[in-house]
Formats: sequence, C-alpha cells, structure tokens
Amino acid sequence: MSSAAHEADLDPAEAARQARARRRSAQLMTAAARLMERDGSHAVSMQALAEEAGVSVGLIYRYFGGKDDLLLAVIVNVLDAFAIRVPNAIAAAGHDPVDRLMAAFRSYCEVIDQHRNAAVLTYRESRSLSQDGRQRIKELEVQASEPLRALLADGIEAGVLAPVDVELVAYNLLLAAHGWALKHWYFERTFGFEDYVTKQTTLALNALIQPRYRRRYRKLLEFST
Amino acid sequence: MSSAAHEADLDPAEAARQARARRRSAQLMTAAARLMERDGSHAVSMQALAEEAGVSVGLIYRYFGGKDDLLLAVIVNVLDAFAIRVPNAIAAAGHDPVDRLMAAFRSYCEVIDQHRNAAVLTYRESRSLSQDGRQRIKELEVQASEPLRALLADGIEAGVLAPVDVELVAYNLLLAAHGWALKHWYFERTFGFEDYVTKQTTLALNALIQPRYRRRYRKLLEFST
Amino acid sequence: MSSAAHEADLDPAEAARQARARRRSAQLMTAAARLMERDGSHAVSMQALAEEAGVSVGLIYRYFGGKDDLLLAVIVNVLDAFAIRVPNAIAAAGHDPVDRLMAAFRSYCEVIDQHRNAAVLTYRESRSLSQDGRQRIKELEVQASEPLRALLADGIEAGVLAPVDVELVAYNLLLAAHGWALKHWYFERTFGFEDYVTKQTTLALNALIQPRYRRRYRKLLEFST
Amino acid sequence: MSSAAHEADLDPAEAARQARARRRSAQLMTAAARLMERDGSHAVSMQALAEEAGVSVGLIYRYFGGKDDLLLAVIVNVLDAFAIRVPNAIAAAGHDPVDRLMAAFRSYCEVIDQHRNAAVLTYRESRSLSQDGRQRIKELEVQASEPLRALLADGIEAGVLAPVDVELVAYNLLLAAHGWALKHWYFERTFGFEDYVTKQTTLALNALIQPRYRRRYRKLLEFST
DNA sequence: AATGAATGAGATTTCATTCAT
DNA sequence: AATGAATGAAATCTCATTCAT
Repeated sequence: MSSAAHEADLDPAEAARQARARRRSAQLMTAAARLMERDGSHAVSMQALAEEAGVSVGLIYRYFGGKDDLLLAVIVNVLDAFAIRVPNAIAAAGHDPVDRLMAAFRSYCEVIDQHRNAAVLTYRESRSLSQDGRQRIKELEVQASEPLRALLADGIEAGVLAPVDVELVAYNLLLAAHGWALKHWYFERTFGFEDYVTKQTTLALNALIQPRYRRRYRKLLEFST
Repeated sequence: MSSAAHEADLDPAEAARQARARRRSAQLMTAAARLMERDGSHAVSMQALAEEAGVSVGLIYRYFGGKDDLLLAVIVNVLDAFAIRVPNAIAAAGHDPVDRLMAAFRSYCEVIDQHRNAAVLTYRESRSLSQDGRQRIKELEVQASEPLRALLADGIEAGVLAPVDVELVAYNLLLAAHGWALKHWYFERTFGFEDYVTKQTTLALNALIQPRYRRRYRKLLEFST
Repeated sequence: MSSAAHEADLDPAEAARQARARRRSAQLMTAAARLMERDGSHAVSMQALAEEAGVSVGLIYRYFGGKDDLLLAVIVNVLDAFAIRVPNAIAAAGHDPVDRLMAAFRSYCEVIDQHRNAAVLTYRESRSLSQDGRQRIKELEVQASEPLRALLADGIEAGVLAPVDVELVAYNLLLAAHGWALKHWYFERTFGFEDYVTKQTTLALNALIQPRYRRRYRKLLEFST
Repeated sequence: MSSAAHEADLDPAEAARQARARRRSAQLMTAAARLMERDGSHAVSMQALAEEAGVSVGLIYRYFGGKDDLLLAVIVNVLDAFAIRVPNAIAAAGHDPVDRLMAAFRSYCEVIDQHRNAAVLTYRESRSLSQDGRQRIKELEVQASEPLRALLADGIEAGVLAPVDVELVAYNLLLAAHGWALKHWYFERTFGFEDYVTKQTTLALNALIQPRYRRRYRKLLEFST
C-alpha cells in the first residue's frame, strides 16, 4: 500500500494502456490515409474507414473527435515527421553547404515517400479542415520548411550558391519533393525513387551553384542519361 | 427535321439563344470555381451555387448534368485554355528555342493566373470525378503539356539545353506554373505575377542552359535582387 | 412594368406561397405535438414525424431548423394562443372582477383543451430545449400569466377577494388549467371539460372570495353533486 | 439451497455486502436523479452518470438492469417514500380531520422537498418508461394518493368539509405539492418551504371548510401578509 | 466487485436531384 | 426558360450495452 507500490502498480498498467492507445491511433491514421488518398476524404465514409481499419465506427470516436479531426491528425503526423527527420539528416551530412542541402532535400523526399498517401492529403484536403486546423497546418508547414531556407541562405552567404530568392527556391524544392507523391503513379513506371531524387537534385544544383564553383561539384552537376 | 431546317432555325433567334446559353454556362462555371476553390467542391451545395450565380437550383440542371459534370466542365475549361493559348504564344515567340520555351512557360502561368480558382481544382478535386472524367482530364493534361516536352526536346537536340530528362523537367515547369495558384495567397504579398514568372524562368534557365550558351543568354541568367 | 403592376404580380403569388407555408408549418406542428405527447419528444424520430405528417424527412428542415426548433415552435404556439385568447375573453366578460377572473380561467382551460397534446410538452420537454429556447419560453409563460395576476390584484384591491398571495394563486390556477391536460386520460372518464372547469372554478372562488361577498356570489360557491 | 442455508450465509459477511450494495444503489440513484432532473433523462448518458457517481459504466449494470430500470428505480423510490412517510404523519396528527389533512399535505410536500430532483422526473419522464414500468408507477401513484382521498371523505362525512369532488381535490393537493418541485427555482426567491406549505394550506382550507366551521378554524383561515 | 474498451444500431441532418408549375 | 418545394438516400455521430480482464 506504499506509494512506491502504487507507482509500481500504476506504471505498467498505464503504460500498457497508452501503448495500446498509440497503436490504435496509428492503425486508424494509416487506414484513413490510405482510403482518403485513394478516394478523397469526402468520398470515404466512417463506415468504410472502420472496415478498413478492422474496428467498429464507434471506436474511431474514442480516438479522434470526428472525421475532420482524424484528417487533421493524419496531416499533422506527416509534418511532424519532417520536423524530426530533416534536422537529423542535415546534422549527419557534415559541413559542406551543398552536401547539407542535398541531404535535406533527400530527407524531405524520403518522408514523403514513406507517407505517400498522407502527403498528398496536405495539398488536396486542406479546404476540408476547420479554420483552426488550417492555421495549425500552415504553421507546421512553415516550420517544416525552415531548414531549407536556412541552408539556402547559408550557401548564398558562403558564395557557393547564386543569390536566388530563398523563399521561392525553398518552395520549389518542397513542390519537387511533394511531386513524387502527387505523380507517383506516373513516375513509378519511368524511374524509381532514387532516380527521382538524384535527377531533381542535379537540376536544382545546376540552377543554384555559382559558375565558379561548378568545377568543384562537377560530379553532382552531370545529367545522367 | 432536316439539318437544313435546323440551320434555318439557327439564324434569327437561335443565335441569341445560344449566346445566352454560353453566358449562363460561363456564369455558372465562374461561380462554381470561386466557391469550390474557397471551400472545396464537397462543401459547396447546389443551393449555395445557385445563390452565388443568382439563379435557381433547377436551372443548373438545364446546363450541366449535375454537380460532378459541372466540376468536370470547370476543370476542362482550364485545360482547354492551355490548348488554345500556349501554342499561340509559342508561335508568336519566334524561332529561338529559349525564347519559345520562355514564352510557353509564361503562357502556362498566365492561363493559371486567369483561372486561378479553377486551376487549383485540377489538383484538389480530381478524386471527386468519375472514372471517365478522370481519364479525360488526364488525357487533356498530357495534351496540354505536350508543347513543353516538344520545346525541351528541341532545345536539347539543338545543343542549347542540357540533356535533361524531358518528362521530369516538363513536370517541374508545370508544377511551378501551378505553384502560382497553389500558394498565391502567400506569394502575392512578397511579389507579383511578373516577378514570379521572371524568377522562375531565371531559375529554370540556369538549370537548363548548357554552359557554352550561358554567355549568349547572359541577361536571362542573372538573378535579380 | 410599373411598380403597381409588380406589386399586383407579386402579391397573389407570394401570398399563396406564404399561405401554403403556414399550412405546412401547422401540419408539421400538429403531427409533432401528437407524437411527442404520446411518446416523449426523444422517443419520436424525425422519420416517424415525417410519416405522421405525410411528408418526407427533408421537408421538415425547410420549415424548422431541426427537432429542437420544431419542439420549441410547438410550445411557443400554445403560449401565443394564451396571449391572444385570454385578453379577448376577459374583455368580453364585462366589469365584475369575479366574472372576469372566471372568464380568464376558463379561457386558459379552453386553450389547453384545444392544444392538449402540445400543452403537456411545456411541462415535460422544457429540458430538451436550448438555453435560448428555455429563456424564451419562460418569458412567454410569465407574459401569458400576467392577466391572471392583474385580475387577482384588482379583485383584492376592490375588496372582493381575500388578500392572498397573487403569485401563488396565479400559479395554482395555471396548474389547475394544465392539470386538465396532464390527467386528461383520467378525468375524461369521470367528467367532461365543462365539469372540470366548473368544479375548479367553484373551488377557487370558495378559497378566494371574502366572506362578506359570499352571499352575492352564492350561486358560484355551491358545490354541485 | 434451502432458505436456512441462505440465512446462514447472510450473517457474517453477507450483511456487510448488502449494506454496501444498498449504499451503491442509493449513490447511483442520487446521481441519476440530479443529472436527469437537470438535463432530462435522455440527455444524460450512462458515461456521464458513471462519472457523476464516481464509478465505471459497467458497475451500473451490476445494480440496475439498464438506463430505463435506473430511471424507474429513482421514481419508485419517491413513491415509496410517500407510502411510508404520509401514513406515519397522519397517525401522529391526532384525531381532528382538519389537522390530519394538514399533516398529510405537509408530509407530501416534505417528501417532495427531500426528493426534489427525483420528484419532477415523475411528471417529466414517465413517457420514457416501458409499458410495465408506467403501469407500476400509476398504481403506486394511486396508492400514494389514497390517504388524501380517505381524509377528504372523512372530513366531508363529518360535515367539516364542504361536499367537494374528492378525486379532484386530492389531485389538486398533489399538484400543489409537486408544484413546489416544479417551480422551485421560482418560489425559492420569493419564499421558503414553510411559507409555501402554509400558504397552500390556508388556501385549501378556505376552499374546503364549511362556513359553519370557519370560526373554529379561524386561525388557519387567515391569509398572512 | 470493478473497469473501460469495444460494439453497432439508430438518430439527426444534409443535399443532389426531380418535377409540377 | 426558370423556379423552388419536395424527396429520400446516405453520411456523421452518439450512446446503451457487453465482456474480457
């Protein structure tokens, strides 16, 4: 009956419950992303969602406030992945500004590839969200793209990159990363993920790297055939 | 009932009727594009649409088969504009491959700017369409992007452009053009349409033009500040 | 095309529409009152309501904002009837304070008898209403009972009635009037509406009339057997 | 399995268990009465009920068959209180018919005051009960009001009370008693429980007592100011 | 005895579509 | 050509009840 005993009792049980809750939550979000990407969030009924996830309709409402909330959670989940994965990738890339930029872009593409279903929802279903939800998404998007802007600014200041509009180029890179998800059905036939990232990187670097640095990064600027 | 009789009918009042019908149709499509862009096609009721257009619900069904049909018409309308305007712009641009490519890209952007509401629907609402509608859109999209691919191939063959993946670059340019509509609310504050087109063009040309041609197009390759 | 012509056009069509709308509204309220009284408002589905009224579910929502709104309308309808009928009855009753009081009470009972289904809803379903709706009901109830309080005060001032608590007695009289609806199923067997009103009136007057006026109103004070 | 064996089990721990069960039961009924009175029985979920009572949903089903059963139990509980308390109060009141009637009425009011939340449920939620439940309630109500009818008949036979309709007057008195709960929120401001009972009693006696007995009960017939 | 996650039937509400006027 | 009242299928969401722990 000591407080220590209580804590010992409480932790494992409570921990198990929370673990199960997280698993359920992920299970529901995955099912939602898959169906909503395929048919559009409005065309997916809660009934269909429940069936896909293998649970009852009512259970979804224990984990999410409703359909909109579930959609929001799916989208936020992707944006969270950016916030975690991209900085790590940059840190692991060393000190060369071009290497860091490449690592960042690749990381964006990887996250999108891993959340392909959910990634397109960001573009397509934003209008279905509540005002608050939309605001939250916007903030997370800005935050997620911050590393790109910082790296571009660094490269320009170092004289390696041309003095481009940082906002615009960051946006272009994000569009390119999302492009993998948006037209995945199309590119998949032509070339795989690696090809896509490499080719987009080559294009971007050709546009960005200052002429006097072209020799140093010669390898990265060659268009493969 | 002969075709002659029909033509005979056509002249006096039939022409006026058709003109009125065209006006109604455009009026409805404009209203639909505006509302659907703002709230998403699913959130817009036929009631609201009728109100926005200043007509009764019933009347919409005299001009369009239904809601899906109206959405499809709005989207097709944009794609038709590409098919008409882009080739004209290219033809007017002279013979230089870079000029022609720039003219084509600018033309894409202009069409999107003029149909800003409808343009985003292409991306966002494609999942709401019927199988047939989706197929038709896809074909029109391929057709609409054909000029870009042709011009890129020409430029590469002429040795002016680097041997890039034509499919990918064409896709990137289209994404950049659509980007104006997608993030219009954001870029509008930073810079206007002309800035957007110029900057995107400069970036693209820096990525595409072969080093040995950089001097000739020096002006086009400078990043404005 | 004159404004007069317009008015001529507008009035008959618009008047007809409004008349039809009023009829529909009444039809729906009657059906709602009947079913809600029988089973309780929560036990009545919109489906059942529509069937009872002989219309489709959707139509109810053209006339009422929803189930709560319909319930509120039914209740307000009764209270409006009090506001109209009771003052008329009093005015028609002459100058004698006792006659006026009797007429008022009878009028309350009549309204309740005519809206028997709806009348009980006032008591039973008030908790189902929105905060606003409840407030509105309360105000209308106070307003509806105002004549009773005024007549009691007059009678006391004139010395005809004993110096009772006006609030309490007014409340008792209203309870007695509602009592006809509440236990209608029971009293109907024992005695009819006329008996009920007469007996309640006799009881009330025996409690209220000052001893020195008992002779004048002797007839009214006798308990029938 | 004999009744003796049962009784043998009952003594040591069984008694404690039953006591605990009764406490739980009362705890649940009190919570139910409070919530159901406030929001209407339909607006109260079993979840909310469990929370209010500080137990889990599942536990409620160990003590009551379900929601309806719980509601029925709450109502029956009040009616049982009448059956116990009213006869006791009458017995303690002595032999004077007027004293006995007054004691009975006061007792009704006291029970209602003590079960104020539950008392209104009798009126408001009867329609939510099953056919059987409703029947049971009706019988208990008739039984609960029996003492009133008996006392009135006695008083009339003794010549103290006017020859009123016993059924009707008994009903009026019950209505007056319930009135305390129904409009408690209103009267509470004006006057307290004692005032309410006294004033209602005075009114009733003025209506009931035969003129030739008015002197004897003079005190009870004076309207306080 | 007690818990609370899970179920699924059923309720309210919306809205594309029709059709009499 | 134009209206808008009416329909009813389908969607979202709630909540009484069960049952494994």
